[in-house]
Amino acid sequence: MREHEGAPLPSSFYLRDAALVARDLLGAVLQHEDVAGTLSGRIVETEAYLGPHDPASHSVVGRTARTWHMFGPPGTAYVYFIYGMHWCVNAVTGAEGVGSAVLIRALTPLSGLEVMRQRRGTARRLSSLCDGPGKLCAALGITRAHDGLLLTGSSSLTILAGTPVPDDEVLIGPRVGISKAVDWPLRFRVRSPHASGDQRVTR
DNA sequence: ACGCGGATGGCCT
DNA sequence: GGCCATCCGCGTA
Repeated sequence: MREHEGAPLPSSFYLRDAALVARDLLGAVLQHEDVAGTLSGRIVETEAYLGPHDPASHSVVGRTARTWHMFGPPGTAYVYFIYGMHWCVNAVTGAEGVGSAVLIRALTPLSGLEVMRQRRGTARRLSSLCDGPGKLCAALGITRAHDGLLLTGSSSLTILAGTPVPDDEVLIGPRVGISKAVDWPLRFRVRSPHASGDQRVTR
């Protein structure tokens, strides 16, 4: 069941403003070639982090060991550890050295549902497998091992072109979970994911 | 349906 | 020492 897979999105896709990339990543497919099999999902929620001038961005602190790959070339995976328990994955945008990225916040599961369910615990609804940045990394097995990999097709973690989402299906609002620049409208989500059973992307 | 707080660890002041 | 780009379970309604 990989009917939505296309070619990997190229570096040029990411070499743009983070807000544009965040908008256009809706509908694309995040795919991990895991030892347990191919795990993938359609991106239905993203947030843009613009760079050191964005008070909510990790890149405000400059290029430290943690934020190192956020300053990498466009199309790099920036994976960080948060709250002592969770991993979150970003796609780096803009030119190398800029420090902007798009956080992937939710997926509609496409492939590898059994493995995802095992990793996310028993008796969970399909819609709760990947509806959060920490949840989707747990489901797809994304960890520090993926920090700095290229998402453009040369590694086990790739973003593939998918079904484009028309403007009237895109909701834009403030980012969540932050304490600075709380009203900047940089969160993008799909109003109605066409994969069945996935209401409630409201997070 | 909500709101709240505990878990848990790396990193910066 | 305190702050996190979070998640889950438990409380009250």
